[in-house]
Amino acid sequence: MTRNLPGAPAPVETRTLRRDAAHNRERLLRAAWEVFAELGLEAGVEEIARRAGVGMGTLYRRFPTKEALITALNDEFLDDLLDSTRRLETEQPPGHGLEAGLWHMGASMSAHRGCLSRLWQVVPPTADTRRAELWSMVGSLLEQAREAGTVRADLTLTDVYLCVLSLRGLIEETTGQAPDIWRRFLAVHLAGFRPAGFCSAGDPLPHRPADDSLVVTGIRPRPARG
Amino acid sequence: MTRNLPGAPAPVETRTLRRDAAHNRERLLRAAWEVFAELGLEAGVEEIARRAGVGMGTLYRRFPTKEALITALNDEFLDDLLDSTRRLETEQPPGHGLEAGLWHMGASMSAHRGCLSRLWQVVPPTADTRRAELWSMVGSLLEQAREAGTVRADLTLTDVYLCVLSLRGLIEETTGQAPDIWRRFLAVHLAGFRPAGFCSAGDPLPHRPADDSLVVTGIRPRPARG
Amino acid sequence: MTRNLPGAPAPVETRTLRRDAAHNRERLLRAAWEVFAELGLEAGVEEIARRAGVGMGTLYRRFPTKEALITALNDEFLDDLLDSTRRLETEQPPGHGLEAGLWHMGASMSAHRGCLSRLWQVVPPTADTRRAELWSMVGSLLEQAREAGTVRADLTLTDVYLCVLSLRGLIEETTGQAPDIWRRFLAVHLAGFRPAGFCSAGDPLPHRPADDSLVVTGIRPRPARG
Amino acid sequence: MTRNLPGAPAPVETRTLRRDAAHNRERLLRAAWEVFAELGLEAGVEEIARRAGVGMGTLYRRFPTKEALITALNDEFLDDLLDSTRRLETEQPPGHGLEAGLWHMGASMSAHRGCLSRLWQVVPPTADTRRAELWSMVGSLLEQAREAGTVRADLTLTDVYLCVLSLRGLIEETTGQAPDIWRRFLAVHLAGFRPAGFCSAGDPLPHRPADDSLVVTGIRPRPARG
DNA sequence: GATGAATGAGATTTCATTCAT
DNA sequence: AATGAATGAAATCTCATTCAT
Repeated sequence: MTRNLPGAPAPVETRTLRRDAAHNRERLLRAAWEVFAELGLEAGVEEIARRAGVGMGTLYRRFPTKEALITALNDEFLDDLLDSTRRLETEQPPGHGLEAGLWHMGASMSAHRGCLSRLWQVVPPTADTRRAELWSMVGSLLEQAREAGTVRADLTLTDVYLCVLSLRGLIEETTGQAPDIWRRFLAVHLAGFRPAGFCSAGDPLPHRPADDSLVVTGIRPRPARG
Repeated sequence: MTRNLPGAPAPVETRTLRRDAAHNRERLLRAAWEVFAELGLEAGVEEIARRAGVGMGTLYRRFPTKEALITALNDEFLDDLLDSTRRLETEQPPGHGLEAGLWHMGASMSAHRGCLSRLWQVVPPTADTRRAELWSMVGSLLEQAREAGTVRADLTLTDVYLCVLSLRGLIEETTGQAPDIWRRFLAVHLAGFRPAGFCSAGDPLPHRPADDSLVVTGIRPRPARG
Repeated sequence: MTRNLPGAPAPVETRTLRRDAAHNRERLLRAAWEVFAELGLEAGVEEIARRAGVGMGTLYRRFPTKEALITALNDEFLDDLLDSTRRLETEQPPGHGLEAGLWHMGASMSAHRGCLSRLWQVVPPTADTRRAELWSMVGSLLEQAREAGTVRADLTLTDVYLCVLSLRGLIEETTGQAPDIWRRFLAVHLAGFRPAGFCSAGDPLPHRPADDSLVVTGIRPRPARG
Repeated sequence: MTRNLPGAPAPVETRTLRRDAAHNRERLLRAAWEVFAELGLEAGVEEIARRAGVGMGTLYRRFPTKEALITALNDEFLDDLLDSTRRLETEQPPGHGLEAGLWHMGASMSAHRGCLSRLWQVVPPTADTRRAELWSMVGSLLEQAREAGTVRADLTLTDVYLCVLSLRGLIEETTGQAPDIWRRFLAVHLAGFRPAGFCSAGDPLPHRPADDSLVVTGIRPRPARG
């Protein structure tokens, strides 16, 4: 209906409308991120709409379901992660990309606490594409690491996946109280990845916690609504 | 249920009543374990009462809150764990108690999937005692392991705690689809605990997964209620 | 759980509880009847709960869906109709039961305007039993009438059904403004049922309207909410 | 759609615009007819705009209210009916115009199932003119029939109106499953119109249904959206 | 003490209508 | 004049908790 003839400049109005919609979508996603990080996934969607400064109808025009909103958050996260991991792939010395990638994933997840519960879940085929690409990239990094001898020869992609999965849960639990403690965890786990004779295996683990107070304190539950 | 026939003497069955009460408590806990494992923590309390064969009032007489019920589940779990870990402490060759303890914790948590979300959280003082005792025991095991040289010298109790915490999340996510995959994860992580030259560090990791299908499949969300 | 031994008297408490619940159910049905009659089926269920003096939860405990409530109204209506029609069957002179039954149906429906939209629809098997029984009774009445020669020999049960169906719609439309006009309609239609030579076919039609103002006025729409 | 190039002279296309507008109005009415027939009057207006290929704003520019759209449908229907009935008036042998007119009304309504719920209701004065004219014509036909003795002498215009009104409801209910069953109903009702000794009163009723399955099957509810 | 019906605040979702572009 | 995104009130439905019996 508003199709452009070839060669004609893209219509400004259409883009403007879409820009508005995209703007609202952005605000909704940002608000959702905020709210979920503060109150957990049980937070009401109304609060999200309120903080985004839009009506409920707008929220539900963009995301037909609360689930859809959460999925969109995770999709966005996955998109970003995919982009940054792609860049990372080429920048690392051979054999060190895997570890760099895992540190990067940890940092990314840490910056998005509260929205990650659907992460790594089975999703409709379209989203699976990104997931598959990401893990295919990680697979390459693992292969390179194995060839370079920086990780054990019998380390599998599943091992890396389990590492990320446990990291996700750990971050969701601890970020509120000890935002960087996941680093210590990952350092230990990566040590488990390395072959016996690998030089750095005997190095002191980084990110040593100042004390063991977390063990005593435990993890405080996220505040629930109402 | 314990209605008296008219004219019968007043029941002298305080002990019996208490036994009944304890019985109901047991049934409620068992039902809660079942329901949470099947439907997740969002399951309605009515379903639990139904499966326990008691009314809602009884449930709320025993547990003033849904939270209290969940806490009771975790307390019970903690009690069991404390008992079994105490026994374990004395049965292991010196320096190997820590790993044995972690394998044991993993198995215990795996057997209680669905109820563990409040585990290791800050709880009222009474429960804290057990928690403190447990981690004090684990602290001893860690000390022994350090002394025996079976773990790195710079390994802290926090590291062990993080290991257990991540294990808990991993088990909650994966037990439905891959009930034993946590073992592989723990094997890797324990490798990270060991010092560089420790004999078994170069051994092949146990619990190798048959393939990497989990990476592709991902974790399916727990089914929600109707 | 409160099962009685055979021969034991029925427990009073259970009945009392049930009486309460039944009481509320009654009030809900009465309120629903009122509200639907006043505002139409689009009325909100909250108003029904309010008028019944119960909370929303109670309404939804009794009727899991608004649809279920409407169905219950129609079921109740059908039950009553079945009972009264059964009585009627034996009280009429042979050959006149069909007409009496139709006048009775008209009056019943007229007394329940606003709730009848699901009437005569396909419903779950349990309710179908009543429906089937009713129409089987009507079938007998039709047969008797045919035998007595009070209706045309080629009149089918479908014809009677269509009469009732159209009557339902007519009543829903007109009861508000002209509560008895359906009688005139039915008188005409029953004249159409009769054989050519039947004595009363030439009698003047009863229920003659005073004027034709309804044709000019038309049917006013039922007031909508909000 | 009709955007002007910058600098181009102001468009001299008032007629064109009006033609466009009329075109859109047509498409909206056609789409509304379709959608209401499929989904009932509760269908969302968005679906109508979508099928008409126009935006919501256009729909609301043409019809300030959903009600107005429905009224427009009924007006259009009334216009058509008025035209065709005018033609019919002159073509029938004297005394038979009334029945012919009713058959024609039935067929017209049957062809417009889904849009007829506001039909014959009180409407703004403009439409009332048509309504009044139509019923005045029907009044003449009734008068002629009475004079010709093809209907009872005591038959009123209200009787005809009730016939049409009940026919409307019947058609709305049954057209989906038994598109022509209304004919049987009308045949019976017209028999009720006729005087006792009128020749055709003893003829077998036409449109006899093959069986009484509709009584057992009942009327299935129209599928709801979403 | 046990029961399970009642509660009602709050969650998600829909949709006729408005309005910025 | 056309578009379709935004609106927000209101609808249906849920569920942890209370309370009459």
